[in-house]
Amino acid sequence: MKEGPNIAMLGALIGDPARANMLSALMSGKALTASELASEAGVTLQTASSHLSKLEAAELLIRRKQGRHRYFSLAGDEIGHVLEVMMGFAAKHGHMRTRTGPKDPALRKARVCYNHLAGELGVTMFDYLSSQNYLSSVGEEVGLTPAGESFISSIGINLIQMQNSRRPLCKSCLDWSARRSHLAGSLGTALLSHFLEKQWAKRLDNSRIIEFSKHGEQQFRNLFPTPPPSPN
Amino acid sequence: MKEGPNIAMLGALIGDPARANMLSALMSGKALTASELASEAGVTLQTASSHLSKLEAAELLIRRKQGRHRYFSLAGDEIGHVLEVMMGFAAKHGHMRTRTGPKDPALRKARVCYNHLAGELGVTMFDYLSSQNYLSSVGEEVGLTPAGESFISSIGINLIQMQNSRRPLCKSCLDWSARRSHLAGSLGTALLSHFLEKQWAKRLDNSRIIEFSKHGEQQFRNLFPTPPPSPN
DNA sequence: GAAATACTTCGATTAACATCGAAGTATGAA
DNA sequence: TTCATACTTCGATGTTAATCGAAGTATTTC
Repeated sequence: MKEGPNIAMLGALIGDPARANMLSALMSGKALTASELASEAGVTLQTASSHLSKLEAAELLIRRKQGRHRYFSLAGDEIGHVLEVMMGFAAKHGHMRTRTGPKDPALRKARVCYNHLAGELGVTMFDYLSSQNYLSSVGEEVGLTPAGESFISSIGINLIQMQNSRRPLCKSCLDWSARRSHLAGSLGTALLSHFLEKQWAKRLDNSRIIEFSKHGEQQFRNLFPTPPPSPN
Repeated sequence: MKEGPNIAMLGALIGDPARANMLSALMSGKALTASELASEAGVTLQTASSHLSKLEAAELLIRRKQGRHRYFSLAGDEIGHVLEVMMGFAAKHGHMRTRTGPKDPALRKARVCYNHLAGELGVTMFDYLSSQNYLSSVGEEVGLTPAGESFISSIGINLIQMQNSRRPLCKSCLDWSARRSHLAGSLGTALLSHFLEKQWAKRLDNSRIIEFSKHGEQQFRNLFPTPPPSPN
């Protein structure tokens, strides 16, 4: 009946605990092997393989072959976004005993949303860039203004090679903790990589938390001050 | 293992075809009875009842008793948002043969997103309001500026009673067709009701499509012109 | 070439749950 | 009171699919 809401299939795919664990693990942005995902999900390799095939068939995941390993990663930002929204809902909503762990405040502060920075610090950065008119986020798809381009370049990020990529440079991504935007797209990814390279922050293992060092956070807040000074 | 991603339960809840159909039907924003939802999903009343209990227990739905009827509706904007994002993904993604019907362009143009206006026209409205500085959408949660308040009042919408409600007045909601924002919250709801009351548009049955009449669309575009004139 | 690693495919088992008939409750109508 | 409508609860059935052991393929190491 009706031209079926395939939302059901999508839900069913995400709805299995093993698959949900795998997808969550991949939200870190890293590519993981089948074995790693199996242990992450707490199932045997055979079972994992079966799940991964389904996820790949549905184009939620992509599989890269490298030597005798298969590396899996999310098929794109869109699924990352779907998962982020669902996680946000499930978490916010006491829902089904989400038993918010001790690490939760850290998660709200800074986390990886697929492959870019989300959480309070992500929002802070986005706000600052907007307030300085580095982003043309008014209605239209988010873009970098000329002033924004030189700002980004001054940080030491190479824009030129990114602009040649097929991936959109900037995208906004709605945060669940507060209903505010943070920066996704290839620029968002590049900025996160930049912070990690500069050792301002590091990824906690098996978690989406980004832990800023004391020094790193200071540098970060220095670069993206809040409250922002009036632009001039 | 791990403090379980309850995203799995959420996915499983949405992942059953019958439940997905019911939830989709409720995206129209209307409250529906158990019988209506049963026929919508193509199952018997008993089966529907079982599903509805589960959805209520998970707090995705609320149940209102009225005479011998039970009216069900989505428990809030958040689930609406989750569903919208998932539908967007499933649809955009050729995914599992979503066989985009002939009505699809209409859906992209104007549809109801739980209870407010989404699609191209929704984005147009949001853009116009932003460009006129009626919305203070910079970073912070979206709010109405004083100029915005008088604009809304001039349309003939009573703001005062809305401001007393516990529901947020304005919220932005990310659109899936284009990655752009449209207006949710109680103001978003009120605006949609306003258009329907004025007969500028009507809801198509069993669909999320909002069909604007020729006259109605003209009025709408008159009120929210695009491209927007420079604000002065 | 042999053995180990990394993974996939096959097949059988099992558990979960969607489904509906039948019977029960509550509300409204005659 | 009686009947009808709207729905819920219970119980039985059947289907689906998650799981893992066993065996197979591919790749690297020795």
